[in-house]
Amino acid sequence: MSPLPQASHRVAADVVALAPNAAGGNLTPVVLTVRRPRPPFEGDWALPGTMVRSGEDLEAAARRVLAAAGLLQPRHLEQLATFGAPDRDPRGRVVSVSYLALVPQPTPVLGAARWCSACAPPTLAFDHEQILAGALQRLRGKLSYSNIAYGLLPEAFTLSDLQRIYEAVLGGQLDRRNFRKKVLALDMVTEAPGQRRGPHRPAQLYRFSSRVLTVLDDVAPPIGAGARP
Amino acid sequence: MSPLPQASHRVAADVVALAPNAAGGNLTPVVLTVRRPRPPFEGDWALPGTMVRSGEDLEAAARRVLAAAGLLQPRHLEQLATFGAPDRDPRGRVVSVSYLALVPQPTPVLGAARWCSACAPPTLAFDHEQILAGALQRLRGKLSYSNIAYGLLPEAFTLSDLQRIYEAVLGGQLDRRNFRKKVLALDMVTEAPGQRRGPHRPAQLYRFSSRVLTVLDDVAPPIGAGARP
DNA sequence: TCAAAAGTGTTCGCTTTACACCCATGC
DNA sequence: GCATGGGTGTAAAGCGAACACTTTTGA
Repeated sequence: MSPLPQASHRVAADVVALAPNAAGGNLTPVVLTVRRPRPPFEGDWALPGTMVRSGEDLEAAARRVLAAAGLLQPRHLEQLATFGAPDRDPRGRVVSVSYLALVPQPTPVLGAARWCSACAPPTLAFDHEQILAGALQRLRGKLSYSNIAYGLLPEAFTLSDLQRIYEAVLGGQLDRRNFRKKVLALDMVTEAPGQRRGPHRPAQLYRFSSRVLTVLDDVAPPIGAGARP
Repeated sequence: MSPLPQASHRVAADVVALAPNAAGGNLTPVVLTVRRPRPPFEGDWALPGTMVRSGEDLEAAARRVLAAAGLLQPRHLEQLATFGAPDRDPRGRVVSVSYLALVPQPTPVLGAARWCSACAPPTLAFDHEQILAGALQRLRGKLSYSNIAYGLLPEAFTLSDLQRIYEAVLGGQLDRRNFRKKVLALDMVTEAPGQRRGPHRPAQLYRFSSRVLTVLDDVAPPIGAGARP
């Protein structure tokens, strides 16, 4: 085992934590940001992040970032992309591995962290606006062909809750009857015991049929559909 | 600008370079591998890779890896995932950023590099089998909803060439008439001047309508289709 | 003349889409 | 009783899937 002579780099984990925000009538996605206490970009907003420690797994570093902001146990966490432009951090070379975290509510957070609009965010430090844009694009894509919405909902929810998530993230209105038919036909969700009551007819509760990320087959037939061995 | 006190890590760029291989009648995908000249895994096959130099962009490092193997100018290069398990390299911490490169032919390569079957590869060093599997999965996915096949074809090609790429990567047979209808309807390809001749009726040449990665809209209606602002 | 691949249209079934009314509850 | 959101079916259009024969060339 020879040592490795090559250059070494600092490696950061930056997290795009998203939640649906119910305030203000209609649902909008919000992202967790922190105000930078020090230069560079002192006073600006940035995605929460940290340097990866020696011997620490990348995903573990991302979880540590979330825990520091008060978010234990995100419902979903996946790696996004890695950003390594040599000049992306004015202090010197930092390679940033970005993660997407989903939680069902913008729960109160610790320290300098705040939730702010993910679609119209403030100016963010470094290349964090690019990272956020990539996260939203990934989420929109996966909503279309997977059950990733489980990350943005509590254990039990109504079909209208689910539809509002889709509408908030995709940006648009969906037909209620067609939406219900589709998610039920896909077996994405299953009836759960209980209803939610309110000043209206009670709504049936559902849960996700699978609690882990699942690519829904038969979502739609793409170019190579029908390929058979 | 304060210095950053945190741990530093070696960062590697590993490349999954894929090409279609026409030898043996039917087309199969092949991947570029190198035999490791030194421990660890001495004598084993591995994906070509290198340590990222100080001040070097991640993608530039990937291109340098390709150039060292004799592949200048891949037709497509994109980042895959980043692997950072603390024990993935027995020599110590190495964070690996993996890339997918596509070229239209398994051209002769330099040094210890060889093309070998991507679907039934030899045992690979480190976690490179996992990286290769991820690359193939990414490629299969993107074939379905993008024009990424341009990376595996020369400038001009016949529709049968294109279909053979799809069949080789997806693993299965496609109906010729339906396939032609689809790719033409999607405007993925455009007629090019000239035909290819052979011991059969001449075949019209085509080129890709766009030479950069393009997500084809209207490929298929997924869950959130019909979302309108 | 033969082999080999290119080129071409139609039918059937399913999925998607568009669309409007009644229901159950809390206040 | 009224406001609020929940729940449901049908008809039309578009898309995907299946399928067979003729054409052109080189040898």
